[in-house]
Amino acid sequence: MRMTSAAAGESRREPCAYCQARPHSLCSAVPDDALSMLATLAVVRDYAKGQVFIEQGAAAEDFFNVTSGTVKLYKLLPDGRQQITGFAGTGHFLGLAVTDTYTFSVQAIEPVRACRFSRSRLRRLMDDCPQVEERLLRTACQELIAAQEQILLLGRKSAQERLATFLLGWSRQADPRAPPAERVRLPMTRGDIADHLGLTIETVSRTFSRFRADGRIRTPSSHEVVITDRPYLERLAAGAV
Amino acid sequence: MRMTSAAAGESRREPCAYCQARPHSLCSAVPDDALSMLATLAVVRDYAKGQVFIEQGAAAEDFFNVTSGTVKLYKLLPDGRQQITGFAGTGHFLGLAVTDTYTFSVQAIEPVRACRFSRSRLRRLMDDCPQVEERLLRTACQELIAAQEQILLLGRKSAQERLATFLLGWSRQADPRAPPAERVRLPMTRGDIADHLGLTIETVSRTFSRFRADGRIRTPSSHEVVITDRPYLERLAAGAV
DNA sequence: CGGGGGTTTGATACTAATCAATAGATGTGG
DNA sequence: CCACATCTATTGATTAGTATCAAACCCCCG
Repeated sequence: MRMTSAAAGESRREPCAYCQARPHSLCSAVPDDALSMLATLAVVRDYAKGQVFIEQGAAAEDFFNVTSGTVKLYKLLPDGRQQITGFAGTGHFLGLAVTDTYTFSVQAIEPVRACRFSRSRLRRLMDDCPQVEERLLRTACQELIAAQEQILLLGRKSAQERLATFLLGWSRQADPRAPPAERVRLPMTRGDIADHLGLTIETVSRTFSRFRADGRIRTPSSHEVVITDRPYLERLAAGAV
Repeated sequence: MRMTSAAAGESRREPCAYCQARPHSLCSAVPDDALSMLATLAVVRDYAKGQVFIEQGAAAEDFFNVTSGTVKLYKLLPDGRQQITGFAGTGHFLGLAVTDTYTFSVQAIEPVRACRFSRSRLRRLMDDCPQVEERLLRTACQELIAAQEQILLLGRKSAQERLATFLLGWSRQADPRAPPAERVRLPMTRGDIADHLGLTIETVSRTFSRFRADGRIRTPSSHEVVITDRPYLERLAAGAV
């Protein structure tokens, strides 16, 4: 109890210094001696599961940095078809692909905490810390690489190859440098996976069942997957014959 | 005759000042008084139709700026499946989505001229002209938006919607600010279009024929399209019911 | 003028979508 | 804490859209 309130007290004074998301985020480009400034630029906000906090077409006033939880980024067609362009977790910056209006929507798929910056404040941060601009450029290039990988997946891979690629990617998600985890937590629904992989719920579900029956994975619960035949999934994901 | 050789002479001394691609390219971020430096950083090179000058997986030593002609950017799967992530014409910068190796290949689909920069020289240019870095960031964000649009297309649009989107996009290609052209030149083959839209040659060809039969387009030659029912194609491309 | 890549069209096959029903998980209020 | 309502997931039967296989045609280039 005392610890908790003490930590909360600390975090009110120097929240960014203790932020567990900082090492993974844009904010790591801000030098320690500028951290107090960083804290004054951002507003911490919580979003409930299901809440939409960026809406495609709205004026792009704010940028966000996810500090905990997971969101989905998606685009909609007028008749309701949805395409999820990606999921974003701790440390992920939201607002690169932005003109004067947002070109995508963002919804929390589990409880989310995020730091909100106004456009002008981010500009100020970039002016004061050139490292931030450089970091943003590197981030944008990485996202571009990921987007092109997704384009390959959607354009040329089969349903099985798509799901294998997705599961392996998610098993590296936690820490790209660490050895990939065999136990993967999937915070999203089958429907979200389908809308990410350009498939339907039924096809995703059937492909899970197929992998399970063939001994490639186990599914202790519908949101947990254990990879039991990684080499096979790797071959599938790579598109090897 | 005299004009031509005079221009060629000029361009040897101050090539960048007279480059017709500069207004559309990264190089417009370089101030006039630094242009002579720019010219010493770049090497102009010509590539024949069909020539591959960036190969996926190779060490990323160089960046390019296309000054004339058209290239395709693509990724390959081991069994030969190809996905074209985009086409690039005059003014387009190649090398954003790059780690230490190229993550895609680039092939000239018609005769191409391009300026080649080494990685270290681009770094020097960025250090000397902060505007260049800013410009690169904006370019990267634009490409990211385009990539996400392509993800939506591949994940959720029908063959007809894909081709309509492609034709309309290409009709705005020449000059995004000008009124879109009704007559569109397509330098790529049906196979290239198929590999860009996640379809087969046959489906692309059939969809062209369908549009033609329905009076949406005319095709004076297989590489020229005249849009005769833009509103219909707009509705299709937007995914309207 | 001949050859070969590129394009079109037709017949058939197959993957994934759609329609439908049941079962399981999650969350809420009594 | 349990019962119910709702959302999510699975499985089956059928269909639709696009891929594949095949053949003819066109046109561009040498």
